[in-house]
This record gives sequence, C-alpha cells and structure tokens, in this order.
Amino acid sequence: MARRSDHSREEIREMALAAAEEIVSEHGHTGLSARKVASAIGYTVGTLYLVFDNLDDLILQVNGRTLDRLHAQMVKEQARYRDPRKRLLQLGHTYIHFADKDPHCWEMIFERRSPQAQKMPEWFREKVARMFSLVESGLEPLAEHQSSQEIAQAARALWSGVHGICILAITGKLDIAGVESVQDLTQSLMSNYLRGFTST
Amino acid sequence: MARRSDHSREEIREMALAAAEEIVSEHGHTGLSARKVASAIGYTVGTLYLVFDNLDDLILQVNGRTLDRLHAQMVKEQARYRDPRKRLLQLGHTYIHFADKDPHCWEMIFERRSPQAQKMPEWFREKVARMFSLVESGLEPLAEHQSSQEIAQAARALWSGVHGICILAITGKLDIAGVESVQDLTQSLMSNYLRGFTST
DNA sequence: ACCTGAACACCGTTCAAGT
DNA sequence: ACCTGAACACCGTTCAAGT
Repeated sequence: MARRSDHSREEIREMALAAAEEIVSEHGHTGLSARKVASAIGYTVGTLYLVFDNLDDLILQVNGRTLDRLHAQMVKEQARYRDPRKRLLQLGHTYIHFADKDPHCWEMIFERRSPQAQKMPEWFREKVARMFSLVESGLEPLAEHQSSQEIAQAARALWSGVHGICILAITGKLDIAGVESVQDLTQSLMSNYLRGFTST
Repeated sequence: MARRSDHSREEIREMALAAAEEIVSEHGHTGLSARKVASAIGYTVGTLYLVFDNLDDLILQVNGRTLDRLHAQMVKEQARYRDPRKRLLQLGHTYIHFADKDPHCWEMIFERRSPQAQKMPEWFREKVARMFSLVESGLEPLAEHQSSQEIAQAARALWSGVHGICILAITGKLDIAGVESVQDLTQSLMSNYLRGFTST
C-alpha cells in the first residue's frame, strides 16, 4: 500500500485515470469499479474520493480524455487530404475507425449513468462542441450557397448520422459484417446527404 | 408474500415484466434491480430466477416489448398519410416522438449490459429487422431506379441517422433545445438524404 | 412442488481512526 | 496531513431448507 506523500494529488489522479482507461478499454464500462481502480494503482478506495467527487466524476474525466484522443485523430487524419469533399468524408471514416478500435471507451461517452439528466460541465460541453466545429469547418467549402445556420444544422445531422451507424453497428443491430460494410454505409450516408444538401 | 400457486409461471412472468417496465420508465435502467422487481410483485428475488435466466434475460424481454410498442406506433402513425414521402418522414418523426415520450425504456434497448459481445437471440433480431423492413417499404415507392440492395442500404443509413439524432439529443450532446428542434433536424437529415438518394 | 431467505461475493460512498 | 479500512446500504446469483 502506498503511504503518505508517495504521490502528489495530481499523480494519483493521473494514475487513476490511466488505470480506469485500461480497465474500460479491456472489459467495458461494466467492468469498471472504484475498488478495481484503487487496487490497480495501489491505493484504497477511500483515496479515490479525495481526488474525485465520485465514480461518475472519474468516468466523466475519462470520457473527456477519450474525446481528446478522438479529436486529435480526426484532425490528424483529415490533414492527409486537400480535396474538401475527401476531407469531410475522412472525418466520418476516422470516427468509425476510432469506435471500432476502442469500442468500450467510445461507448462509455454515450452511456447514461446518473438517473437524473445531469448537466454536463462546461469543459465537457466544449469538447463535444469542438467536434461539431470540425464538421462545420469541413462543410463550409462545400456549401457556398448556404447560411451558417444551415451549415450548423447540416453538421449536426451528419455527425448524428455517422454516430448512429457507429452505435448500431457496435451493439450488433445493423446486421452487417465487418468494418468495411460500416465504412460503406457511412460513405453512403454522407455522400447522399451532401448531394442533397448542396443541390439546394 | 405470495405463496404456492397464487400465480402461474406465466402470470409471475407478466407481472415481473410490467413492474420492470414501470421502474425503468420512471427511474431509468440504473434504477432497475432484481430485488426491486421482486418486491414490486410481492415475491422474493429467488422467484425471479425460476422465471428468467438472469437480470439480462429480463431486460431483453422488456426491450422486446418496447420494440413491439415502437413498431406498432410507427405502423399506426404512418397510416395517417398516403403520400409516400410523407409516410416515410412520418416514420422518423414517430421514432423521435417515442424516444422523447419514454426515453428510459428506449435507451435501455441500446445499453450494453454484458461485458462480452453477447449474441442476441433470433426472436430479438427479428424485431429489429422488422423495423428496417418498415423503412425499406417506405423507401421503395420513392426509389424506382434503385436496386433492392441499394434500398436496403439506404434504409440502414436513414434509420441509423434518425437513431443517432435521437440518442445524441437524449444524452444532451446536440446542444439544441426542445423536441421541435430535434424533429427539424430529423426532417433535414431525411429530406436531404432522400434528395441525394433519388437524384442518382 | 413452489417459494423462501440466508449466504456469497461483489458494489459506491463515508468517515472515525491510525501513522 | 494523508491515507486506511471498516462500516453501511446496496447489488446479482445460488441453493439448502421450509411449507
């Protein structure tokens, strides 16, 4: 057992988040528990409550980090293309790819823990908003005749669509096999929507 | 406490499912527990395990019933229109409306309980497939130049899109207010996709 | 035969007590 | 000051024992 000032508050926090990430990544959110995180970092359960408000708080922090990783990957992969249309489609593909590689962490973001509709803190809302901004920016060069409101709505519709494919595929409700089919479906959704959207 | 043959196996089963539905509907899936269901129907926990394999089995049964209610409502509401396009759009609206009225039951269908990717039983897969069929049937009159494979894929893309809007709206990640905005977004997604899809 | 209720191995969360 | 570890009120699941 670790004692006294073996680690600073910040160090414990970091260790706990890393341990939680690994547990979720391997066993899903149902495999996560305060006791498991604590024992993974060599501390007692009580210690976690000195660093986090509760387990939901810890989960929210992990989710924030997952969103960070996802965002970074989307930005990076997008940069591979110059063609605006390809750049936008790449966002969708990266999203699917991320969810496919680390389904458990990705799922946890959209899992509802608290009974009451808890308000998400501002820092978390911003991480989500950042994702929409990425899609909006990608849409802009393709939508010269549309207002910024229309673009904002289109970004939400598109991201929702890609997200829906993702979640149905992961929970096995789409009845299609392989990541490729999922990517095909994403491609179909995005390109048809775009054709409709830009032909106005 | 109920004793002996106060109720048949079937009656206990029905009582348990009804009780579980009410608990989930009111307090969400996190509020559901075997003990609560048992006490709500006046039996002990052990009794539930004579009627269901385990809690996941009970949840799957409840989810099946939710899918039945949703399907019935979609069929019914769709019948209000004759115009093929209106009929199809109505499917999306009914889906959103259902999720808005009973978010907790609806959410539970897409919640991942078991750690391992459990195979859904055939009877459940069929209930999901039935939903796709509804969308495919709605699409057919609008897609005279498309193959049945293309229609099948379009149905999946469309339903995924509507579903994605639904789940992001319910988990508060869309950052828009009111059901109306969600219905607007659904309308935008479906009509733009359809315009793209039918213009091929 | 049908159901109980206690037991087992887990939870999240708190907080007096130890070092 | 920092962390423990026991306690509380819950879980899902099982199964010998009662009626």
